[in-house]
Amino acid sequence: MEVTNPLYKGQGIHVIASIFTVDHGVVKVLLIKRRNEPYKDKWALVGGALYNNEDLDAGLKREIKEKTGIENIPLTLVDVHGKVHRSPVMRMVAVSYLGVIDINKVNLLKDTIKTSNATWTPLDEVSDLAYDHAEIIDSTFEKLKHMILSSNILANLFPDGFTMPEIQKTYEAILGIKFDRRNFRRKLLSLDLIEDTGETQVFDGRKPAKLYRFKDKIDDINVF
Amino acid sequence: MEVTNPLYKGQGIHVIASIFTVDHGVVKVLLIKRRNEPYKDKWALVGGALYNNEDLDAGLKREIKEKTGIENIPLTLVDVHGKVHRSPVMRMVAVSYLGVIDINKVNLLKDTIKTSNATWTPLDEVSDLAYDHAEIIDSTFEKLKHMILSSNILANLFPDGFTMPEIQKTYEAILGIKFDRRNFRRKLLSLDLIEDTGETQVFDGRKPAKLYRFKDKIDDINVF
DNA sequence: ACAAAAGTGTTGACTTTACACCCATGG
DNA sequence: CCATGGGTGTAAAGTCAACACTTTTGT
Repeated sequence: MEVTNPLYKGQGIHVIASIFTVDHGVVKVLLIKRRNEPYKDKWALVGGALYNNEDLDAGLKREIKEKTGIENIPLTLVDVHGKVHRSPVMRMVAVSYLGVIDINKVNLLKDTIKTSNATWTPLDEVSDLAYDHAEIIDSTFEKLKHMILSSNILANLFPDGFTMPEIQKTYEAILGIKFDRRNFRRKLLSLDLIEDTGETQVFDGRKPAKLYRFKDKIDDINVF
Repeated sequence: MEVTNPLYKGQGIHVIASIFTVDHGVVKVLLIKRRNEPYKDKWALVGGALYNNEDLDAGLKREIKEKTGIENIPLTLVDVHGKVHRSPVMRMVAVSYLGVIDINKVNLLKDTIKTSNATWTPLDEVSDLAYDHAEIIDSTFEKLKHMILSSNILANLFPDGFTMPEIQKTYEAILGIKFDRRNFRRKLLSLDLIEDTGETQVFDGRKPAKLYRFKDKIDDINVF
């Protein structure tokens, strides 16, 4: 079969990743600077056009690796952005994903053929992005806020485990709320997302704190 | 600018709607029978290929109207399905949506140029669908289960309001759980999704029951 | 008056919140 | 041996689940 209707021609798919980290209590998102048109010299999220012979997640991983050097990062589907004129070149529908990574465990490629200056940018300093990437970051960050309460998405931010005071700072940074130290511990444990490693580690104080890790599998809980 | 790389050619977007109803305590999904290749004579979800000059929601509404006659139905983005060979014709990425409608408030077109037999099919009788539509129904129905607890998505199932016993049956059908009548009422009211209309209506018993409706806007609630 | 189903109230069990208190360590 | 921050305990307030009771209607 062949497709002839011109209304079906000239369409493509963008795969786009909002990759977040929390660095000393500040939420940051990974941006790159574009070297080419369209939006030359603008900041943008990591991503690009999908090849017609690769799956969505394969294309996304290829783009992330090409433009930042990052590999092996779990990604979650978040949203789709498809306004007719969101790309000036041709009709592109963007599929957006969410990822989280430990800023210290990754060596960013500073420059590639198509991009330069891969940079962790604090969320409140993000401005003037290419395409509709500002919108995409917004919806992805909202998704992150929800997901940290019901999934192990932060596991990749703490590949070697974490202490309670440490993870509390992270939750506070992402949600923008302060918690009571003692009740936070109980709440997080009750969510059934983490487990005790049996080890301890010094974080901020002098007394070594228990080391926890996120569980591999998280079960859904029922609201009713 | 022109796109020349063959890896970017021959791609398209499907927009697909899983439209649910609850009919006498049975959850049903709207299926149509395909008249043309590919998947001729197979049952399928409502949807089709997006034109390159229309927004996603416009294309979806056009497809729904063309193939079923249904108009003015709110739709929520659910998922994206993009395996390379999910369509035998060309590379198609499917964007899937969720909708709910009152079976009594709609006149289905039984036959169109491309389809025939638009039919409400009970969920447990669905089998042997075109494309990856079985998978799409699964993920969409899961989304529905979650959404009825935190949104007004069922509003369209009860355009004229509903009584407590009536909506309880609906929740029980969708979630597959029975509830205590008295606690269900309190729970649903506490979710802050519905409001009293001041009217009453006879449902099953003799005593007229209070008539409620879903609120127009629902605010997010915080888990912490 | 009675049956049937809607609507309200109550009690005990469990959770959550807001704290006080104890513990381990480095200086 | 004390300052600092981690870890545990507890009482009051709030929420939830199970069930009894009251109200409204048609026959």
